[in-house]
Formats: sequence, structure tokens, C-alpha cells
Amino acid sequence: MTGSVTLHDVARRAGVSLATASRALNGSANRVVGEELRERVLRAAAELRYSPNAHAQAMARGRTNIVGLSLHDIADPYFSAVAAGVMREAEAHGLLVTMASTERRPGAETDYVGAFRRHWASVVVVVGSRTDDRAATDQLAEELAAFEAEGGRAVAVSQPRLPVDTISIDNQAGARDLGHALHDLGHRRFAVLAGPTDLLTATERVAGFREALARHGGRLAPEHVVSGPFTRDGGYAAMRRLLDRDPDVTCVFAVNDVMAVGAMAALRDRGVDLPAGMAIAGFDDIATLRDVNPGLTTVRIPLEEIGALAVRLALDDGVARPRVHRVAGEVVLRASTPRLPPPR
Amino acid sequence: MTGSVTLHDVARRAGVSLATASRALNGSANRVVGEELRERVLRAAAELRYSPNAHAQAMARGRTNIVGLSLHDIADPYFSAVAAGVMREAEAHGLLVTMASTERRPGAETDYVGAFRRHWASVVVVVGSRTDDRAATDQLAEELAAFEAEGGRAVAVSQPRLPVDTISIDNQAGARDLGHALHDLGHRRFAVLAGPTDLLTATERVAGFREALARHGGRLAPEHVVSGPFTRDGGYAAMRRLLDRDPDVTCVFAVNDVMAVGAMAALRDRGVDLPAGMAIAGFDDIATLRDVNPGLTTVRIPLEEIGALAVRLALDDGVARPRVHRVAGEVVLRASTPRLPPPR
DNA sequence: CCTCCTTGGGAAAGCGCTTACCGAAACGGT
DNA sequence: ACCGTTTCGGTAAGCGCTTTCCCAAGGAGG
Repeated sequence: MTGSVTLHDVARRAGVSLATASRALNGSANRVVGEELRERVLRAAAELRYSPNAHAQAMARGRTNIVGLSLHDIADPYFSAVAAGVMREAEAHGLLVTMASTERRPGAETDYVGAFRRHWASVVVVVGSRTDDRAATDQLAEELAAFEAEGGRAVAVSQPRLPVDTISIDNQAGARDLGHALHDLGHRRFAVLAGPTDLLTATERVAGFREALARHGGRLAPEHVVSGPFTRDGGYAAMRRLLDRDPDVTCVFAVNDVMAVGAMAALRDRGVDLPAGMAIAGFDDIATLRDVNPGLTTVRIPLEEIGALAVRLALDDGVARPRVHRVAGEVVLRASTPRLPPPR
Repeated sequence: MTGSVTLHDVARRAGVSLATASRALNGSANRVVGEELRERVLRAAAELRYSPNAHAQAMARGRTNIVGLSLHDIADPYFSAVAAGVMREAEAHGLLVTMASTERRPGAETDYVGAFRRHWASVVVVVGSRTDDRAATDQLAEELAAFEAEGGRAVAVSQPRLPVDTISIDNQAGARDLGHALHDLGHRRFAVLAGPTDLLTATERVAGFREALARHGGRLAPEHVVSGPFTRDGGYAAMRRLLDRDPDVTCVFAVNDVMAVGAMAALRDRGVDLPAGMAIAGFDDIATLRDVNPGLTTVRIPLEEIGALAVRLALDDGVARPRVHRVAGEVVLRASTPRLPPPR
């Protein structure tokens, strides 16, 4: 960049040395700059519209105030909620957030963590689960370890296998609670839109739901479990497949809200009346989706809070790592899962 | 950071000088490094898991591959869609995105652009309209000018007053088209949930809608224009106020989809049947909201494309600046605005 | 056989800042 | 009056990289 004002210019204009100028501006510890000089330097800096070079500072100080955030897809409201929390907390600590959206490309997380490492980010937050691809996970683990070895702090959300502080949503318990609640409403013929089979977040939710059914002596037949992408279209397609397999299901659990909404669209397109013709529940309680009609029963996850927590964990000092945090969800019953009249 | 491997280490291990190591790794222009040496350096780098220090590179090269992105609220699907476009395009050019969410705090944009400037971002994208607060806009303009004077490239979305490349949504035309379409469907008694009065994006949409009505000899009485925040709750509250003022309206235009959805919730809470009891239209065509029921009539804006375009504009070389880009919207009719039976 | 290019490696000068370390001045205690 | 402390400004050594300039070696041309 050309023409930027440097500390040197400020020092010259104030008639002091570089050291003094720097100290005046940063109020360096255990060192006092005379009132008059400090005044002069500050004035010179203001007049010149001096703006310190962050890279030079990073070099000289050996650290930065950058937090690197990696997530699957910023356009997905699940991730943008977490991102909002990260950014809010980062801002509160004077940190700048550098963000990467992996578009679920395998290996991309590792690449981005590498980029954050090159930038000497002081905090890295990785959001998004993955269970398959052992090799990719190992590489990511290695990269994160290297990052922490260099003095950085990493936190992983929904990826409990990583050797850093982790935050996990209690998917299984949430889905179990939801299963019980649906059972209490009188539902018996269940199906699950199961999401991707390689995402821990998805499989745990299915497992929890299964657990609840089992406790009531129920079960989930294989044809009642349909997997598919964690997206609106994934939910839409999965729902159609399910209807083709067995139209007699009365209650569908989509493992996230976005899929649930896609499923609702599929049901309407097939002429099914909601909620009378089919009960449907989701997971996450995505804010933007709270106003769908009928209101979607779901499990509320404090996504934004999770993002904020991730940053706070990273900033904790003097604690033994890695730590494991679990976050619970809470069942929210809405109109999409009406009480079923007792069979007569 | 401690312990990171430096180029020096690589050079030593390969038995070459720093200069050669650097050239081998970067393939410096108009300079060839012997095949055998390059090989040796690459191997040494790989063995040492060398990762170049981005700050040192920035210092030495005098530029970075950072794009700074400032927007109002990443949790708002409007902004996260634009952000997704920015990130997609940035990634395609090997750029890293540093993002700031201003939470609509006045002056925050200027502060963040300052931060991007300190980091020598090569591109800055500012998203979000504002018409009031002349002083704040002037300061932002000044900061952006300083940024460009230092060699950076800035692009503003929805802020046409700024002295940089701008991308504007043709809000007025979109709202006008929508107004005509609603008129064609037979609607006559209109009201508008107008959003914040200080946001250009909002006022332009109202103006366009007014224009359409005027062309048909209609008008918008003051009591039929209710302002409020650009949020779900803003829409909810505005709708209630509107119903209190005049329950005889048959068609409501909410100036964005998020407000429209809030308005739908308010209507249902008041026992109004949708879409029979009230037609409602929004603006933006937020992807997540495409599945609300009844389907929301709206004006589609290519938000993600706008984000990508912003980055492309910034990267254009050898063009005269500032340039002005206009992006058109397209009316999408859905079930929320049924055809009104002709009055008999 | 000597000179002039060409090829390719190394030394070193920064990039803009922070921070020991040094040294001068001012002050108080004895 | 002298010495030990403070107090506070300046000097300069990096931080890790890129890149200009210089120089050695080897090949081609006269």
C-alpha cells in the first residue's frame, strides 16, 4: 500500500523518537510517558490520521487479535446463528473474526485452519460435525494440535473427537425427549428423515429418537428411516421417498428444522393436510423458521450462545485442556404435532 | 507464537540461502531456481511442515489477500445470503474474508473499515443501507476514500451515496412491479409495513409501491403506512398496529420477507385466515422463507449473486471508478396473494 | 585463449512496529 | 557536596519474509 502514514511520520511531526511515539500511543506497561509529550504525539497522530499497521504490530508483538471461524455454510441459518454468537463475543473482546465457509468440502476445514495458522489467529473455532473420513478428521486434529502448539486456542463445536476444547449439543437426549413428547401426544406410527449418515449430529439424533421409541416398546423399521442431505431439498426428497414407501405413517421426525420445512412442502405438494394429515417435528428451533405454519415442534438449541461460549472457552486462562462442554436442548411443542385422538 | 518453523529453518535444512528458499517456494517471476535445489527446498519445507507467516509476507510484499466485509447482522438471512456470495467468490480468488457485524450500531461500519485498513485488506465490501445520519455517512465515505487512496478497493451495497463502486438493488422498480401485479390480481385496499424510515432500502420500496398505486389512480393514506424495524418482531408489531387502525385492508405489502412473516404471525394470532382473510406480499425472496404457508408472494433479489458481484467489481483492473451497478428484482407470485374475486 | 553474456545463488536492505537496554537529568538523603 | 534512585527519552535489535543488487561460474563468440 502506498502513502499510508507510519509511526515514523508521527514521531517526526511530534519531534520525538519512534520509541516514545509508540509508548505514547500504546501506554506501554511499567513505563510512563511525560504528559506533555504524550499530548504532542497524540495530536500529531490525529492530525496525520495515523492508523497503525496491524501486520507490523503482529510481527513485533508476536500475536494478533484475530479469531478464525470455520463452518459448513454461512447461508444455512444454523451456522449463521452460531456465527452471530461468535462475532458478538469476539467484538466484546476486541477481536476480529476471519471466517471461512467450507461448503462441506472434505479437507477444507484443515486448509482453512492452516490459513488461520499462517495469520497467527489467537483463536480458532471449528463448527460442524463429521464422523466418516477418518483420514480427514485426523488431519484436522493434527493441524489443530499444531495450532495450539504454537500458542493458539482452538474450540470445536459438534466434533467431540478433536483434541481441543469441544462443545457438543446433547443431540441424543434432545431427540429422546422429543420422542417421549410425541409418544405422549398419542403418536405411534413414526418415521425419521435422518439426514446424512456420516454426520454425528444426524446419527445421534436418530439414535436418541430410537431410544425413546424403544422405551415405549416401539421400534423404527428400516423403511421408516430415510436419509438425505441436511437441506431443505434434502428434506423434500426424503419426505417424498417416505410417502412412496409407506403412506400410513402419522408422525415424522426430521432431524433438523430445515429438512422439516422441506418435508412440509413435500407433504403439501402431495395434498396432505397439515397438521391433520401428518404430524411433523424438527430440531434446532431455527429463529427464521419459527413462523412457518403450522408452527413447527422442535428441540431448541441455543445456537448463538454456543458460538459465544466457544469464544469464551478459548479465552479462558489457566485451565487444563482439553475440556468438554455439553449443551442441552429443550423440546418446544407447537401446532405441527397435534394430540392424536385416542384410537377407539 | 512460539516454535513456528520459519523460512530460515527450511533454508538451513535444505542447505541454501533464504533468498533461494523463498524463490523456490514462490516461484518468483523472471527468476528460475535450479530443479534440484527447488526439489530440496520443497522437501525440507514439507518435512518441517513449514507454514509461511502471513504477516511477514504482508509486510514484505506490501499487500494481502484479505477482504473485509461489513454488514448489519449476520444472523439475518438477507445479509447471510450476501455474505455467502462474497465468501464463495473470495474463496475462488484465494482471498480470506474478515467479517464484521455492526448490529446496526451507528459508526460501527467506519470503525470496522478502519480495522480492515489497518490490516491492509485489499478489498472492502460494505453492505447495508442508511440515509439518515449525514455525519456518519460522511465519516464512512472519508474512511473508504482513505482506504482506496492507500490502494485498496471498496464496494458498497445499497449505499449509493458512497464515493466507491456501488451495487444498488432496484427497489423502486421491484416494488412498482409488485404493486402492478397485486392490482392486476384485483386488490385495491392496500397497506404497507414500511420498515425503518431511515433506510433507503425501505423508503425506496415504499416509493415504488406508491408509484404503482398512483398509476392506477390509487393512493396510500398515511394511516395505511406503518413503519417499524426490519425484523420479524417489527413486522409483527406493525401488523397489529395496522389492524387496529383499519381492519378493512385486503392486501398488505411488507417491505421485506422477514417482516412479512412476522405480519403473518400477527394475522394468525388475530384469527385472520390466510390467505383468504388478507393478502400479503414481501420483498427479497429469502430462501429459508420460501416454504412458509401460504407461499409468500415477493420480489426475488439475487442476494448471493450480489455478494459475488461485489468481490468481482473490486477485483476488476484498469477500469474507471467509481462505477454504479443496478440489480433488478423479479416479482414472484405465490399463494399468499390470491386473485380477488371481482366485486359484484 | 580471452571477453561478454547468461544462468542462478547469496548477502543484505528493508516492510512498520515493539521493546529491551542505555544514558542523561533531576531529585533526595546523608 | 556526593552518590544512589528514579524518571523518561533515545538507540537499535529484532519479528519473518521478499526482492534488489552483486557476484561466481560456465558457455559462446571472436
